[in-house]
Amino acid sequence: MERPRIRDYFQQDLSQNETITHKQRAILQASLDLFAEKGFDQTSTSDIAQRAGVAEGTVYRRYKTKATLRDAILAPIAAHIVPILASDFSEDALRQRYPSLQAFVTAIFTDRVAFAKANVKELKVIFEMVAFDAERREQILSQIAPKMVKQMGSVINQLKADHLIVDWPNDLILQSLLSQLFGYLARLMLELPGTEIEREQAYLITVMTKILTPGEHDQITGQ
Amino acid sequence: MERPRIRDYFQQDLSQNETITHKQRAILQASLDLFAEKGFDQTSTSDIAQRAGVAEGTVYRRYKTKATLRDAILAPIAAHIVPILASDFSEDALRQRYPSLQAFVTAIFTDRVAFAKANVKELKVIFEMVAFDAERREQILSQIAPKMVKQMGSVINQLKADHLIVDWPNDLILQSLLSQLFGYLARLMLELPGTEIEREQAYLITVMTKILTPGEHDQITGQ
DNA sequence: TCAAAGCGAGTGTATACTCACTCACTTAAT
DNA sequence: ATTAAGTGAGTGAGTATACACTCGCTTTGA
Repeated sequence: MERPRIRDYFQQDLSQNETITHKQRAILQASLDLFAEKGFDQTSTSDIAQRAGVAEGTVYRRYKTKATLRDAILAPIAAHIVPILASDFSEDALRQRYPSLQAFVTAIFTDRVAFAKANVKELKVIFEMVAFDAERREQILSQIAPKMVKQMGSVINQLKADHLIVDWPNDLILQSLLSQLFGYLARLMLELPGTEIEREQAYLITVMTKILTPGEHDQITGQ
Repeated sequence: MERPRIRDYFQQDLSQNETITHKQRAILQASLDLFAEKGFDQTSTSDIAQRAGVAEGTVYRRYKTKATLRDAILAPIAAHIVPILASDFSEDALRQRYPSLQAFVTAIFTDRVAFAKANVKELKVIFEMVAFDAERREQILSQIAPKMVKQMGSVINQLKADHLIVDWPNDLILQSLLSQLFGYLARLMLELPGTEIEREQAYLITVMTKILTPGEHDQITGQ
């Protein structure tokens, strides 16, 4: 099932209030492309104007500052990321138990991987922004993390009760899941060579299922 | 077999390079700190001078350009990263088989995690540099990747022959290992909250050992 | 006393942002 | 139907500023 691209939201979202012109659309697209290619700081507003086939003044007609322009690009993601993160963990979904571990892992990854794949550029821009802005990072985290921990936590506890998942502390389970996702994101964003991206999803699910399947040697071997 | 710590390399390196003045050391330190905090582009040379308690001209006495300064910071890492990546996979190490999977995983992670922990700031600077410079990224990758694939490959094949490791294609095994490392790096660099960093190493080893232990349900579940 | 290290005011340039203006188009009055 | 008035997206030369880098001078230390 196809998840809509954030870019497709551009028209809908922005035109709800005001009609967006062809040129303004071009500006958004050029900005996204350039920010993802060269980074925010390395992209000048005249670069953007040139790539969009527009005068520099036109960029500033709608967007007061360069940062505003970036925010405008990321707004659709911000608006849609919470439901996506929370999907499969709505009250409805929680009420029906997962019949197997693999069903759980599949449910977790399928949409999120599709989302990431469809929005690599946006993710790259977000990552750059957040990497060197501790305040914004914490702000974002404080909105998303507790929600995630709580919702995932209850699902994991359910699976534990059914003896379908390894008996590790929830935070370790979450860390494993997120690490795997991060590794995947890094490969996407950096265009690292490796397995064809199409097999990725199957790989992720296989590996995660294996990690989380309960077994005999599951003590954490620390020192 | 004892391996020298990365930290020791550093001390040697910075002090063995020609006599470096106290102020020049301060400049390097301030640059590293600021680049890691705010990013390269967002750090001005006057920021650096100020943080180092030095006039701006002093920065340029030794370093011709701002980029040169960054290179000077990364030089020690560049000089030592290859041996570190390749360690445990020298001819000597290859000749003695790993007695168990956990020995292998431990060998892989121990020093690398220590290295990452000791050089978070440098890694952050490298990551920023490489994230938006595809050319440099490929250049670096083309130096390291084949070496890694070859050396790890032969170790993995050995483990496979001894039935000590899951029978997955080597690239998937490598991807799992690297994903786990990347997730760890991300947590370090972004200072994400979570388990105390001290338990990390034990966690990584536990999880990776579990992933790679051969078992019954090891087919890759495609779609 | 000399060379190296340090200094900081000064310079050129890149670039984020402004503003007075154009022009295609719509509305409205005759 | 014709013309006048109004509108606002689009323009690009222009401005202010920040910043990388320079250079002639001063301080330090051997």
